[in-house]
Amino acid sequence: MSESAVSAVGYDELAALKFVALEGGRSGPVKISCSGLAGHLEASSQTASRRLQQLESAGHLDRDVVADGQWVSLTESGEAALHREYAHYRRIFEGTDPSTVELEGTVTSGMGEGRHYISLSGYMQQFRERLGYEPFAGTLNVDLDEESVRARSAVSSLSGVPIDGWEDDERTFGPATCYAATVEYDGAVAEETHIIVPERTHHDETQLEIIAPVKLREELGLDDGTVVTVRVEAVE
Amino acid sequence: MSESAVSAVGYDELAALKFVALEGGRSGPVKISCSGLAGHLEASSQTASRRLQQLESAGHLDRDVVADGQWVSLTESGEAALHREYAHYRRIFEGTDPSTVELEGTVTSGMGEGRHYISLSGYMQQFRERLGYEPFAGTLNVDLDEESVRARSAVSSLSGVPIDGWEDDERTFGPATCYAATVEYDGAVAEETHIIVPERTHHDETQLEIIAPVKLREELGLDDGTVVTVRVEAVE
DNA sequence: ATTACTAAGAAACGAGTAG
DNA sequence: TCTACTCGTTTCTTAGTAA
Repeated sequence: MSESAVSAVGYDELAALKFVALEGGRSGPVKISCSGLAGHLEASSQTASRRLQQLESAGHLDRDVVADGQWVSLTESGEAALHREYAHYRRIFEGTDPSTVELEGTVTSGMGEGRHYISLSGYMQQFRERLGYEPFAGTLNVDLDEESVRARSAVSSLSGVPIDGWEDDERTFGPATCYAATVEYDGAVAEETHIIVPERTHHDETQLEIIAPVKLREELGLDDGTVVTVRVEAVE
Repeated sequence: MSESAVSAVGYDELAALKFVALEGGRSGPVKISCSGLAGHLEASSQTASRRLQQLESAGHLDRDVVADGQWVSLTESGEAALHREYAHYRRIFEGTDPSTVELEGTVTSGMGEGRHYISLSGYMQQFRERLGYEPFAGTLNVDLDEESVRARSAVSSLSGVPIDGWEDDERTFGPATCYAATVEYDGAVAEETHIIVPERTHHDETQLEIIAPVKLREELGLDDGTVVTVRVEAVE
């Protein structure tokens, strides 16, 4: 039905991914051997090998197969998948729903494509209905700092507002998710904003696209290079 | 190889167990329908039904099938299984190994069987070698309060000292795990103690059996009914 | 509406093997 | 050693059905 590799993996694959993370694959490539993985998974090394391949094609990890093993590291998407599990367990044992993710980054000029996309009536209508406002025709782009790039995976554990995809005669426009957020700079806070995260594409993981009913650059007095704090919040 | 139902379940089953826990099955029976579970698992309701059966026969949950659904609740063992996963995720995302579980309960007279078992040379030798002391010939039994009974499942996420089973001509003696602990009462603390948890048996989940090189009742001035605090710690 | 069988079909597994 | 292929076999899944 779809041509691209899907990011749906089963729980067995997730267990393998968890193993990689426990070995340190979150911060950089770690050397993994299939037989070692197999031991932890209580399966054959063939199965372990397959698990890593599946995770790779699901986009959850990057692999570099060398002569005597393979170097493996988690991708953003892999980290997000694990974080969703983590959020579940936190809810079970602590009763707390993760409610805020705090990110920092510098304001930057986007390519201007954000402006184009959000202006499309197919999206705009949903913004009005589901976010309760009509966004200013442009997105605020924020380049996340290194720490925030990693913390970003926690966003997918939050509840967001789904934006549906659609297609016209010429092309299809993918679905996305909006997460309520606040943007703060120098004591001034914009409360009614959302970050918008395209669902499918390998969009730039280091950037945040923010929409709001007002022009945030003016509202908060932002320029390229300004460091802002973005707090992403769960809805409801 | 073994006659009894084993508590080894796959990750698909664990996902179903997690769902039950999220629905509230940790504190008491919740009503689950297979089709509802199937939706979350992205599988058929038949598969969902099977998952619950497997979890039951693994001892991870109790079920009460009624006309229009089933009431399901987690067992100690099921909760422990989930907690082990939780511990993994905590290590991944917080970098912290859970190191202490604090339990409270009242001192009680055991049946005296603990005294008998730990005196057996097959166990006693391992205590000497692996715990570094020869336990006083008797166990201190502690009846956990309600909250601690539930917190107890966290113990299995800690690292413990394995005690092997063995058999002689007449019968077999099962393996167990010792967890380092401290026992505190009225400001006095016994540092060198271990709780001992038999592996297989459905031992009383509400009781703790504690061994130590000294007679704890004398050392700390304990009597039946005394409320003590037991801190179970990870080894190393 | 449930849960849970059975049986056909699909998917996953692991031994063997190659690179 | 390592990874990853093929392929026979086992296991798991699901549709249909019963209770």
